[in-house]
Amino acid sequence: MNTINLKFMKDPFYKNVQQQIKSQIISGQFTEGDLLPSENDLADKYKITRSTIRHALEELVKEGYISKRKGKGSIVSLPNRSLGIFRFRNLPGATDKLDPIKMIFIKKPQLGEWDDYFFFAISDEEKAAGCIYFKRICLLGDEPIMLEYTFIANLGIEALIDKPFLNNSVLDTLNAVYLIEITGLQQELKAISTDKPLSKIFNLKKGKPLIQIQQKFSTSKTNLFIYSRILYNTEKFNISNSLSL
Amino acid sequence: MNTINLKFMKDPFYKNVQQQIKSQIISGQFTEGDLLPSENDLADKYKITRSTIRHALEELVKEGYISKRKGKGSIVSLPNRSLGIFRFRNLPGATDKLDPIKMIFIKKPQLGEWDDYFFFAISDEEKAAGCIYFKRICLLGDEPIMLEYTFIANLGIEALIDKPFLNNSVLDTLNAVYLIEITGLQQELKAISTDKPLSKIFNLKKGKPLIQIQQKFSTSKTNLFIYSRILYNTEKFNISNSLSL
DNA sequence: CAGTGGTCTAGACCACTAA
DNA sequence: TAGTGGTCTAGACCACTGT
Repeated sequence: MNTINLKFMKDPFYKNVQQQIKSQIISGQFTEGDLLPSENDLADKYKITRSTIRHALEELVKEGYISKRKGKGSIVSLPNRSLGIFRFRNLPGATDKLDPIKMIFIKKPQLGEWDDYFFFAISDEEKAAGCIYFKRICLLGDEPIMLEYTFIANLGIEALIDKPFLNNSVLDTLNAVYLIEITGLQQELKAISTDKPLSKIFNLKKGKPLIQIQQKFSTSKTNLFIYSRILYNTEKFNISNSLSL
Repeated sequence: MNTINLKFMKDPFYKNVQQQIKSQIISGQFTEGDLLPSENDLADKYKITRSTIRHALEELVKEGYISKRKGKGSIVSLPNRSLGIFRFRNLPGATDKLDPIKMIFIKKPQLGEWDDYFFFAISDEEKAAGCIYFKRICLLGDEPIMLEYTFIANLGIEALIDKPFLNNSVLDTLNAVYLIEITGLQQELKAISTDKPLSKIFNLKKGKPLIQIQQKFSTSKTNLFIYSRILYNTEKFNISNSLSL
């Protein structure tokens, strides 16, 4: 059974299933708190054994798309999907009601040249391809909390310029449009002082401390990387994350 | 086969194997770059199937103790074991030779009371048990880079006070002495300014930005948590980490 | 080439959850 | 009690590494 010629399928079964379920979650067919079909049902549906289904689900657990409860099922969970992009948590004393988070473009996605002094070393191929970049701020209520610069080599991903982002996320958009997955992340943290231009953007006194995170995401598309530089104002809000093993 | 009464064994087979191999790595019987025995050999040795061995090894991969290469084997890897405690990387321009890292106690492990305003909410049980705490700085060359406060409720872990730490790590020590494992981590990042006492410790001007990370580790021992507050001087050194999926 | 890890099947019994 | 995820067995074939 299932002797479909494996040589012509680049991906193993479990990756296919993983990708299909992930797409259904990203596109909203399953939302937070929903139960996936049981492992036995999924095995019937995809006509593979439960072990292989379990392998797929386990990958989704690693990526944070689902969690599991014995006797209950697989529970869809949206948060922490963004792989190391830290999320906010209110400081005690700060607004306790969860203000809506708004992402606003300061510079819309466009094609241009790479900076001469870019914060990560880029390849000649990336340099030649030119750079799709944009700049956004994140508002919590009316307060600017985060400033984000994103840079990606223009290696066959022009759709980023026209299409609106899925879930406000480049990563989700690349996944939905090109099936590009994130395979790794390298990031550097640093504390810096607010300078004059930043002080305007954050409405913050010069000299106040900020957190800077520079990230380089690796993707399943060879030689395609996503770079971002993020500045956080942590005066009123912490950056928090949690892991479980 | 392997019908040893499961009811009397709290842990599944794969956890046992996982723990045994992990101990051998922590205690130095395997060191960085070594190859573990092959999955078939391990299966023979522990008298369980290869699938179960693979489950154990996979957990060790998740924890960062090993990595795998198809056709080669399972490779022991020490780094990144510390689960979200970010590690250093030299900034370009800073000393390129890797200076040795020294951990020095400013306050040796001792038993005391909890602070009234502790940075995480603690349970009554923890409060009643009292607090084992200590304070260390981390020197890179002669430069103070990190200041670390650690707090743990005294719930049957007195050995921490007498014994020297294994690998300079509370986590490794708890694992080796009490078989306590880390099951999760919650952490909060913030940028703060250097005040007077910190300026002495870090030999840094007042007002310079620092990174503060407050952590709460969950463990396999119920109600036992490990708290730490860490301050980093990132003027000359980044905090860097990397993940792969 | 022999040996390794990667994938997969087709079963089985268990502990847990919720009705 | 029926259904779920958790563990485990005993096989099989594959792609990849090194000699």
